[in-house]
Amino acid sequence: MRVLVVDDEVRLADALARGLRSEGFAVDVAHDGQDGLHLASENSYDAVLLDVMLPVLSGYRVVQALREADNWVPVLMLSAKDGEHDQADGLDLGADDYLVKPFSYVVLLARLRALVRRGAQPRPVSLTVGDLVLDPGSRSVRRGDAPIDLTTREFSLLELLMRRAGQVVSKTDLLAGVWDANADNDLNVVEVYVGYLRRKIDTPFGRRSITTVRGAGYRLEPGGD
Amino acid sequence: MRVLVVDDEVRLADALARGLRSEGFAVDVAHDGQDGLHLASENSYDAVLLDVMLPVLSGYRVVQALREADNWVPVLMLSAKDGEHDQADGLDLGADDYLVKPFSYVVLLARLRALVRRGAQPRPVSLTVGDLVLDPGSRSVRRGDAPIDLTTREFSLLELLMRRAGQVVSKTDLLAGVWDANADNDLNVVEVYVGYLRRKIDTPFGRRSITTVRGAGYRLEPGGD
DNA sequence: GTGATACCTGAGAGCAGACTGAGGGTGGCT
DNA sequence: AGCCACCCTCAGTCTGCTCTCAGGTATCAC
Repeated sequence: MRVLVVDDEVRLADALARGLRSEGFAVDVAHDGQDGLHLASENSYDAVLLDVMLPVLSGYRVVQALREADNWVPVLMLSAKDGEHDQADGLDLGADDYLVKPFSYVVLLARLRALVRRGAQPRPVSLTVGDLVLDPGSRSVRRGDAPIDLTTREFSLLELLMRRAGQVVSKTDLLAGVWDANADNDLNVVEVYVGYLRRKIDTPFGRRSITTVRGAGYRLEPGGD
Repeated sequence: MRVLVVDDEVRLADALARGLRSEGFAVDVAHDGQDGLHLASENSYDAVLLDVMLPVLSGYRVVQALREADNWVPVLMLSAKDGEHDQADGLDLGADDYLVKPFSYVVLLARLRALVRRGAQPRPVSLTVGDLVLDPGSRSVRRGDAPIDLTTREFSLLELLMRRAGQVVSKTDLLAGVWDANADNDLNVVEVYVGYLRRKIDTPFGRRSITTVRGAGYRLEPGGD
């Protein structure tokens, strides 16, 4: 049973590692998101304990990246925050379970064992925001019953916005997430594609689900309108 | 939980039986296809582990016979061969899952548990998508009442698309699934064969059931049009 | 109001992905 | 050997997606 622990609080991470090793797990440790993602991608773990607040790359992003790479290792998210939304966000992004700090070690162990037992579960997620439905498997999008035809770029863009529905996503983030890491792209291309999206998912339905937040980015309204 | 193990390698069969018994299963063992079929028919098991290469009656034939007798006990096929086609053949004939020897015992156990949990699933041996019907057994294809003549390659391609109907299948996946795992093939061959297929299953009927999803792959429309 | 900034959008060039027709190679059959 | 069906490669064509650019419009500060 191999487990990866990703947490920037070194003392906590070490304590966890020690504890888990004494339970018979083989434990690797990373202290930032980038290292964590790298290790998780390169190795085959039975579970990953992942802090949300991480340097370089947040826990959310790590899970997201893993899932996008079709890596369905069970992920147990750890977070200092306890807002309802954080939990929902974490699970939305593909985490399998969620634990709020401070947590009891016994509880952690129980949840971890449950995760490992359940194993990796490729899930056919379809994202739903209001009456918008996006299914990555069939690469299809619907508003209610009306199918919507999107190009690859438009699809990726909408997917990212839906994964972060209700949150403001900066143009830089969108560029990094939808376009390749090559930052040599003009931010204007994001504006252009948000325009295309609006014309396909909003205008025909008299909606306005993608809000511009001047100076900050765009937000997909959770209500769907 | 009753399980039947059918394998002519006595040592393997015994090892499996011992292991499964220690997990709490009640295990019966048969060493050839005829015995296996007989036991499976007479008793009500929760799952059958079935080797492909068997004396007297091959594993394929056993499954086939069981299904024809309307016996839908979950069957996990074990095989020493690992060609893509063997796998497809096994599943075609009505096996529920497939494992290539040598396999890890842990994996076997996990798959077996999953099968038992799912239970017996009556299903027709032929694939149907809209008015397209493909019968792997007789290697025949029909659109409605009109029989369609396909070459081997075209048949495998359509079969894979039908198994994933509604989902987008990438050209890489198609290449890996229909052509051999040898990746030295050009992806263009997939495009060519999709073209051939369209000319046989769509054009004559004025349909368009294979959709191109630019940059992603192809999708066989579940509606059949 | 005026200017500055941020965002939107129409037009069009460029290009990559997909389609298709032609043809060579291979293996089975007569 | 000759024929045929099938498999695959190649190159040319075409479609329509992507992105840039430039000018227009909304929003904000003063």
